[in-house]
Amino acid sequence: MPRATQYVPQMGEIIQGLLEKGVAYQRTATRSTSRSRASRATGKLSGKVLDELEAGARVADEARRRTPRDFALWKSDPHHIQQWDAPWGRGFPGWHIECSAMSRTYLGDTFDIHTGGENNIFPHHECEIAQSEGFTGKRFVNVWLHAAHLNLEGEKMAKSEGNVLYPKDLVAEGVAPVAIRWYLQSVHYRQPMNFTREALKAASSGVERLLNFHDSLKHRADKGPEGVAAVKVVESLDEARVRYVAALDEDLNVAEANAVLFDLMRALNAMDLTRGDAAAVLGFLTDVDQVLGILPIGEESLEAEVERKIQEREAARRRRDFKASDRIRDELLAKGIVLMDSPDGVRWRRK
RNA sequence: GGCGGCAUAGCCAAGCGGUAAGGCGACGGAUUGCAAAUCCGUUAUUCCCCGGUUCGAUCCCGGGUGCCGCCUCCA
Repeated sequence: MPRATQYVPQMGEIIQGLLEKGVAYQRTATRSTSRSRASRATGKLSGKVLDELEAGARVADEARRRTPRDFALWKSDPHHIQQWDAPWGRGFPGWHIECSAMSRTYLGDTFDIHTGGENNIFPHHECEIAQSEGFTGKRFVNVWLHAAHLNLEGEKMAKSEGNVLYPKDLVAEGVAPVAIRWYLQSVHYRQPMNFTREALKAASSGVERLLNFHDSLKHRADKGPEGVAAVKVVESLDEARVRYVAALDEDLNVAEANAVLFDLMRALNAMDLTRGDAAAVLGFLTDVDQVLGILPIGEESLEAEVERKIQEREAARRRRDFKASDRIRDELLAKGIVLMDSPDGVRWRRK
């Protein structure tokens, strides 16, 4: 994680370059203040009409800049905690310059994707464009992904109003982290998301199904009927892959991509998969999980005692002593272990 | 006041001119020793409202209403 304060020299390089190009200027007229400003390139993202912006009343220090659209690259305020020496006076970096400096350091003059909250479109991101493009003469960013905000139960999520919720609190309540992840990614990034318990619960059920599907595939790949991957299955996977990628290519249409997964799951669940089929599907899911990151990492294991109980129950079932087998099942359920009988033998998972 | 975004079933959510994906929930079936899991079926005739364009609009245009963001020194 780069820290802004460690890139002051790189910021200085940009500021110097902008001054030399005449894109920025220094102000020394107002008291001891010395400022450099670059004119904003703008309206590029926000679509704001600059002349109208000038009419806006909230420009307090108009005297210091030539036009309201200008912004400070370097500021001077003896009372500020952070101070650096610079050719244009002792002071500290302006608002936006650190982003240009840091991104340039690591990603170069031009990079592909810049994300951020929609509240940063103006002025922050437009200032970044102005600085970076003014300095390099090249296109700064190819694609901007501006995420809409998160609301909580219909209210704006705001610390100042106490309307906040932290993932760690949800986890403490017993919500599975993967459910939170799935829920958050299920809404398109440009769509404002209203976080509700009800929707979280729904998302939780959905991802649970997906995880259960994955689990059953592993079981199948191991203990299911012998056989190689059927053409029908392979074709389904190929089709799903194409649709999945196409959905994400379309401005990250995650909802569409998720629908592909559910469609596929339903189709495959209706088939009697062999070990080869299951292995092929698992391969597909592993690929998809590079996007989702929801599949469990590593194998889960059972305590020896639970393992023994399961064997015990199997024995009871074989002699059709359902009373005993059900008792063991309930016992394990109370411990959070769910047992599922299948033609390939019993399967378990943690609740 | 200005600029931008959004408004789809009980809930969440795709769709971008050809007559409404998917998920959750609910209800009814199938399967199961009983469950769990799974499958099948049902669940939107004003897609916020009013006009317009079009053979045809949830999708385009105009006008409303509501919600969100921004309109500068916090990045």
